[in-house]
Amino acid sequence: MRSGGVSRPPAVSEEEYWGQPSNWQDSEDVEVELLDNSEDMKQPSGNQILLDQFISKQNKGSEESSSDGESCGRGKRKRTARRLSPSYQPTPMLSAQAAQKKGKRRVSARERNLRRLESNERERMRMHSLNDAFEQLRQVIPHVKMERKLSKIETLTLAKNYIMALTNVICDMRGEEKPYTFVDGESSGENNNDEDIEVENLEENNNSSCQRDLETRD
DNA sequence: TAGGCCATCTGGTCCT
DNA sequence: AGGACCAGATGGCCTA
Repeated sequence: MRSGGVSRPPAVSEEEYWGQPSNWQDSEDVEVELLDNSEDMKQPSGNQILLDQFISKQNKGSEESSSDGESCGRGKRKRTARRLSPSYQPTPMLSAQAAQKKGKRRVSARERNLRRLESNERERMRMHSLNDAFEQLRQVIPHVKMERKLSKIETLTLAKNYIMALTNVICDMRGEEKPYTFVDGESSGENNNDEDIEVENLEENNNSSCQRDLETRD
């Protein structure tokens, strides 16, 4: 049960995303009141209401141009209301920042939309670079050949093991005591769930693979 | 069909 | 002030 197929959905254009032409609210400036969240923390239900109000406000525009507000094809996701978990608690702002941001400020809806899209783009690029780094890490980790590529958690776990194995080798060469031990069925952590067990199995294969790799490089 | 993995969006916070 | 970073939410794809 692994390796979910992932294709990067194309970035959604402003018009597609908001279900309106990009200048749909050009003439309407929205007065945004920046709230001190520390007050809201005392009333989580009130926060939920604020959020719902914001979401429904945002959705108004797209609902008019589309009867189906829920699902859609991959890569063209429409904005849907986010359901918050019961445990959701907004993070309180630091008092200094809250004080600084307190008060009203006029921000055009167009400007907000634009900033959000730009922010999304930056976040996308950031995640892509992070994934590139993961890919580079995968390429330098010796592991049992598999049809599927290593998942992120596997990559990190195996990288950690590889570092530990290398450290052991270095210490061994110096005649020092090996700082790490690899015990069968138990890999340096308190892993208990199924996912971790699967990673452990991978690790077991990988540990011997690491050792062989290190020995041949000597 | 359930569960795992992932990309993306989003809003809050931190940092420069 | 604006960008980077982070974590939660959501939904799509894939496999057992």
